[in-house]
This record gives sequence, C-alpha cells and structure tokens, in this order.
Amino acid sequence: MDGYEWQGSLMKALAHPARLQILEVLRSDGECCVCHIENILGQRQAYISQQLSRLREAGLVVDRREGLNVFYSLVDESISRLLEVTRQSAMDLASFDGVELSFRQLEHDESCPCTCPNCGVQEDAPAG
Amino acid sequence: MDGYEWQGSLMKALAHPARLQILEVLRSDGECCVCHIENILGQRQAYISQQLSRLREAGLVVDRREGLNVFYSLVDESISRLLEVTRQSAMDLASFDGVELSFRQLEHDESCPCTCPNCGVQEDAPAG
DNA sequence: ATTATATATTCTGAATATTGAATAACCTTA
DNA sequence: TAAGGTTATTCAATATTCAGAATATATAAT
Repeated sequence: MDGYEWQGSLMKALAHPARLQILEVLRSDGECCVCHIENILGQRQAYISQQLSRLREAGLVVDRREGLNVFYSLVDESISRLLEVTRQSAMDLASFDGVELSFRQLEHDESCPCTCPNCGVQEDAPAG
Repeated sequence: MDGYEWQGSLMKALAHPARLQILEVLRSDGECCVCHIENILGQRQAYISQQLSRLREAGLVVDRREGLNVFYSLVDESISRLLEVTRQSAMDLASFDGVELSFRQLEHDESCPCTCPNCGVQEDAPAG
C-alpha cells in the first residue's frame, strides 16, 4: 500500500477550483445541502452533484439524507487545516510571481433562495 | 485572478506520486542534482526530468546549474509544510478506511552511485 | 399512481495528463 | 572540433479529466 499514490489521489481530488470552493463552503458554513452549494457557487445542479460525487469517492465529505435534501459535510476537521495550508501556499507562491490572489467570498447571505431546513424556509418573503 | 484556480493548479502539480517523491527527496536531503533523484527513485532520467519540469513550471522548485549537473531545491520552506500536512491528511483519511499507509524511505545512502559534487565523487570505491 | 422537488448518474466529445522512445541541448575535456 | 556525460525537450500512443446534456432515482404530497 503505497503512501505516495494515496497522497497523490488526495491531491487529485483537490485539484479543481469547483471542488475547492465546495469544500470551502462546507468549511465556513458547516453542513450544507446541495441546493445551498448550488446557489452559492452559481452552477447547475448536475455539475455540483458530479463534483460532490468526486469528493465523496475521495472520502473528503460525507452525506446524510433528510427528506428531499441531502446534507454534506467535511468528513473530518483535518480537511479544514488542509484547505488553509494549501490556500496559504498558493498565496505564497503567487506572491513570488507578484500576483495577489483573490478568493471569492463563499458564505451565504439572507437572500439565498434555498429552501432547505438549514436556510429557514422563507414562508412568504417580505417584499419591502 | 481567481485564487481557487491558482490553488487548484498547485494541487494538480502535487497530484502525482513521482512528483511527491521528488519533493520529498528535496525536502529531506536539501538541494539535489538530477542524477541523485534518478538514483533514489530508480526511474529513467528523462522521466525524472519531465516531472521536474512540471514542478518547475508550477513554481515549486528552482534549479541551478553547476557544470554538467543541475541542482534542484524547494523554492520555499512553506513547501515542506505543505508536504507534511498533505501527507498527514492522506494518512488520516486512509486510516478512516482502515488502511495503514507506508511511505518509502527516500533518503540516499552511501551506496549511491551518484557522481555529483554533493555526493562526493567516489574516487575509486573501496571494494571490501 | 401521479406529480413535484431535490439529487444522482450516464453518456459523450473535447481537452489535458501520462509515459516510453527518441533525440536535442548543454557543458567539460581533449 | 570531436567525444562523452548530464539534463531537457519533442513526439506519439494511451488514459484520464472536464463539463454539458439528457435522464434516472429518491422522497413527499396529493
């Protein structure tokens, strides 16, 4: 059982901006349903689901169904550290090249049209 | 300039067992010439050179020529931390699956046939 | 059973990564 | 200039990943 191959697989799972964004959402907001992630990232549902599938296969996230919704969360706290360290390294390396990286804010606000239990279903959104 | 894309590129550069091994050699032994890495990993020269090229493009290593030899080293100390953290995460995730990872020892010993300045050229290797 | 909603999977062509083989480029010495 | 050793690049075949489109599955309500 070769450790380097395993480590490489882990890196491969992280080697995609959409997957990094999803993990970042789970890290900052905690457990989220798919619709939630879909809204925050502004991507089609199937696309999000595909990426979640990759993350699930890689063992980075776990899912839990509750009625129609499926909630995802990081499998372990160590994933947070992994995200922080890799982001920091990316920023360090970029600044070597004189580039300032900007990481889009990915926390969800109140205008989230998500109807999942966590978001609090907006009964009839007050207009004014 | 999107940070997540940059971070993803960094992960992609790490998403290969041979490249991880090379970085690990540079981390534990410090600056190394290509022949050195070639010996430790037991891979053909062209293959190593290709992977080094990827690492160079990703900005993870820097090279320095000295006569016939080219010496590579990690561009920055933060790469070491990156390697440690990702390895630890890989081990954590593996152990979730009940798998014990083994990372091959990659430091070079005295029997290294490498003739680079760092290895100390073996003038005429004592047989007994 | 039907409908509606949320999520997952399959299929597919384009793009990219992998890796062996061959060869080029670079440097030193003669 | 030629030869020899060290490293880099190019080419080509294969494999993998990406991402859109279509469709399937799961659950709840009627």
